[in-house]
Parts: sequence; structure tokens; C-alpha cells
Amino acid sequence: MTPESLPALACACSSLRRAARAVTQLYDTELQGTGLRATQFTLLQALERKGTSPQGALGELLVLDPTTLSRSLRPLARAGLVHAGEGKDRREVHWTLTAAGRRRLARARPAWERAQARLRAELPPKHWALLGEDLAAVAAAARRA
Amino acid sequence: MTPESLPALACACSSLRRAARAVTQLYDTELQGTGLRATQFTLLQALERKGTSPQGALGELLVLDPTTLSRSLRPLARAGLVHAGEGKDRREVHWTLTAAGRRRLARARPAWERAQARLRAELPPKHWALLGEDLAAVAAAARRA
DNA sequence: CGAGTATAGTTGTATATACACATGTATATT
DNA sequence: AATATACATGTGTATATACAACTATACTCG
Repeated sequence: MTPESLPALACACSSLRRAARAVTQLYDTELQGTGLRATQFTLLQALERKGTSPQGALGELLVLDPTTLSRSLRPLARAGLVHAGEGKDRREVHWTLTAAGRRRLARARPAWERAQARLRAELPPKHWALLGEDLAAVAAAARRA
Repeated sequence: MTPESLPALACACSSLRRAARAVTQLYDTELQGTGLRATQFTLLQALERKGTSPQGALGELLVLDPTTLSRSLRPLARAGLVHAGEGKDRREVHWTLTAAGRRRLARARPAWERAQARLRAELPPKHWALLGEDLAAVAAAARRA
């Protein structure tokens, strides 16, 4: 039933969004049972990488509107996975992974790796590489443009 | 302010979603004044290509849940840009561009081409190609996986 | 220092999207 | 034909996401 292939779309934006939808579903399926959705996994992973980050900087990394993060992070905070701290600049909110957040992330990682592996297994090797640095270049280009 | 580059993310899903967000904003900005958002432009363009299509088939092309289309197409129908017709199978809804839809699409196309051109201008030539067929392969792979 | 301006985040609101379930319609099996 | 089953779509509900307007804090320059 799932098609062997899909026709290319003329529009770069449509192509990206379509691929994002398709891939998100794969990751969400695999993440079932971890208590995290793909988007939430992404947030925790980003925070793990940053160590601690003000909301705005996290938004820049993920190209997410900082106001969107207000709402996305709240449930993670309620669940005790992240912590909202203050900096000297009291306008800023500094987010950090809690110990529980790190554990949750660790628990979800195998599922995430399965998703990555499943996708990778279906892709010609050269296509897998696109999904890292090349898409970072695309995102950066779009922000510049 | 817009960064020269962005760090690559470890996760294919995060990378795709981030790029999709960044690129969508570029396209939406350029489409301002056309009365269409990127997602709506995509729907009209897809219908133009299909000629006429039942809702489900449109969903397959765009990897969009068919129930999502129920809601996305409704405002376009109210605006008279698309028309919901019946097929012999009376469960299906057959969607078509109206004349007004074709005009709107034509009117928006220059803005869309500007968006494509702006993005392309910021990308090394080889990266532009990714955004067509390679992402189609990624979407298809995710559906298979 | 104080008025004006810039910045970080919150909240209101709107669109994008999916899944589970409901409904109506077609198809298959007897 | 009668019933069971599969299918296409609509609806309820929940998350993802952005922008505009607001608030609070910081900065700047006279």
C-alpha cells in the first residue's frame, strides 16, 4: 500500500513539508511508548546539547519561534523533564534538562535510533547524508534569504 | 542577525522539520498579498497538477492525512477556489480547481517564483537539486519504512 | 538620573496536522 | 438479497506552529 516512490513536487517548500510529515510519522510511531513525541524528543535532545540555554537561543538553533517554545516547553516542565531557571538578565528564561529529563531521553534513545535506522535502511546511502548537513545549509539559506 | 549557518542536528526528523519551518517562513513572506499561504498554494498547485482528484489520492500525493484535507480544503472551497464534486463512488469527494482558483494560482505564481529564486540564490547549486527528487525519495522511504 | 528605545518572554488567536471514532457507501460472501 | 466487511470522508480533540499585542526588564544618551 505504501508507495514505492512519490513524484517530485515542483515547490521546494512543499517538498520539504511533505518529507517532514512522512518522516515525523515514522519517528512518532517508533517513539510510541517512550512518552515522547518526535517534537518533544527534539527539544530534550537540543537541551542536552546546549547544556543550558535561554529560550531565544534554543529557538534560533531549532528555527522555532521563541513564543512557540513557551508552549512547547511547558508540558515538559510540568512533567519535570526540563527546568526553567533565571539568569542575571531577568527577562530571560534559562532552560535545562533535569535528571528525569536525561533519564527519559536515555530511555527513548533506542526507539529514536530504530527510527533513524529504519529510514536509513530505505535510503540510498548518499541520501542519508542530505538529512544532516545539507538540510542545515538549506535552513540557514532560508533564514538568510 | 540571521545566522550565516546553522549547526547540523543529529536527528533526521529534527533536521527536516527545522528546514521546513525555515523555508515555509520564506515562502509565506513572499506570498503575502496573494491571499494564499504556502500550504494553500501547495494545495492549489497539487490540484492543478492532478486535474481532478479524490481527497484520498490528494492526501497520498502530499503525504497528508486525508482527514486533514477535509479542513484544509474547506476554506478554499468557501473562497470559491476549489470545487467539491461527486464521483460514481459516492463516498468520494472529487476536488477540482475552479476558474477562480486557477486565476488565483496564476496571480500568486510570481511571488512563489521569487521565493524559489531567493532560496536558490542562497544555496550552493548542488543543494537546490536535493529539494526536489531527493526529498521525494526521502518521503517515499519514510512511508515504506 | 530619567525618558525613550530595545529585548525576552507570555498570551490571544489563527492555521496546520494527526488520530480515534462516527457515518455513510461500496463490496464480498453466502 | 442479507449480512459482514472494507473504504472514503467528516468530527471531536490534541499538538505544533506563527504572528500581533502586551508586559517586564534592560540599555542608552542627554
